[in-house]
Amino acid sequence: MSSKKDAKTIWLDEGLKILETKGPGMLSIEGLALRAKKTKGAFYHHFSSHENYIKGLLKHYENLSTVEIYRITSGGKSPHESLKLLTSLTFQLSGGLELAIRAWALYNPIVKRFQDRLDRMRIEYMKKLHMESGMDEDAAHTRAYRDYSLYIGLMQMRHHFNNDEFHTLLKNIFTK
Amino acid sequence: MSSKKDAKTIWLDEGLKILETKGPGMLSIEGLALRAKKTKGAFYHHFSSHENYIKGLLKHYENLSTVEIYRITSGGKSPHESLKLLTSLTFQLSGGLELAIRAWALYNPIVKRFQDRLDRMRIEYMKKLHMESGMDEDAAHTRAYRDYSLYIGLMQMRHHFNNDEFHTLLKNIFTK
DNA sequence: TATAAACCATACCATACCGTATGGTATGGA
DNA sequence: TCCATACCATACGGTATGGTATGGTTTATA
Repeated sequence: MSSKKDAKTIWLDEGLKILETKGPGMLSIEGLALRAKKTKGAFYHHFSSHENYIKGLLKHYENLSTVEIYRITSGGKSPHESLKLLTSLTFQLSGGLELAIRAWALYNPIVKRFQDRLDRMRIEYMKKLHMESGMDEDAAHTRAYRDYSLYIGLMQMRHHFNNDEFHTLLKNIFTK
Repeated sequence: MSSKKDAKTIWLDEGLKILETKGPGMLSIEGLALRAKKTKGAFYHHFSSHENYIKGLLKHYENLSTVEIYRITSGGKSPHESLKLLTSLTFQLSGGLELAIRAWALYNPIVKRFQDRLDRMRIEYMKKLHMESGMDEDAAHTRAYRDYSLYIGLMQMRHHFNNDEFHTLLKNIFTK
């Protein structure tokens, strides 16, 4: 397992950066090439088309983003501990990529399917944890959707606050 | 006050339709012209540039979307009644345009400023209503951000449910 | 060191787009 | 009737982009 990125990974990492900072509309092949300090010829060596690249990019993001989940699920934590850790970790992320992909998904069917699958996976996971810590299914369902929706929504208001204010708000919302 | 739309309004209405269904990336002048069954020449008669058109489009949306708010504020309702009506009305909207503009705002500074102003206006309004019905400022602040974030987040999960399921979920979340 | 595979650059084409220039039509007032 | 104004169509230049064709360079390995 080499620590050096292979050429293909460079294209994908660069894509995620652009996606977060400039948006999906800026994922042009020539733009990517410019930032990767390569050319279109190199791009088409690794990807058969732009669409193919997009699919690879989503897969790449999924791989990276689910690492967090697995880090939480693994280890013999109690459901309650897992939930606390999950919430804590989640709100530490900037959420930039998350928002970017969500925006992208609105108009791109491939991304939409991907995003939807991810949402459902996460919500199911939260629901499962709540049920394992004693909730009945209905309550767990409600709670999972509530918390996840709150996360999505609050992330979009994140810039209204500095760090302290935001964490105070989170505390006030969730401890009631 | 004629009921017939003037030529300029046609361009703006068409733009909102495209924004909701195809996304901001599809707001090209020639694409608009195609759907409006007009040509670029006509477009440039009404708008000096693409950017100018975008600003007009946002203004147009603001005019349309705030009609709802004014309909609520007007009339001698109690704060509590206003809040209930607000929540009820809000969740009846499809939210498509709302999501579209939010996605757009991520990467367009003009749209971002617009969206941010709208968010703050709405949150302030909710906060005011809560305070008028007896909450202290901190609680009203927390509550306004919580409810608004929930609205934003839930709208993005809306398609997980049919109408009945969704309203049951809303009821379970908000009545606790 | 020879060779294959991996990697990359350049030139080229078609398409979609923004913006401009120019001229046409329809209508209402002086 | 004359003319200003609003409205619209067509043709064009310039640019950004996706994609193809072709050939060159680097690297691993037998």
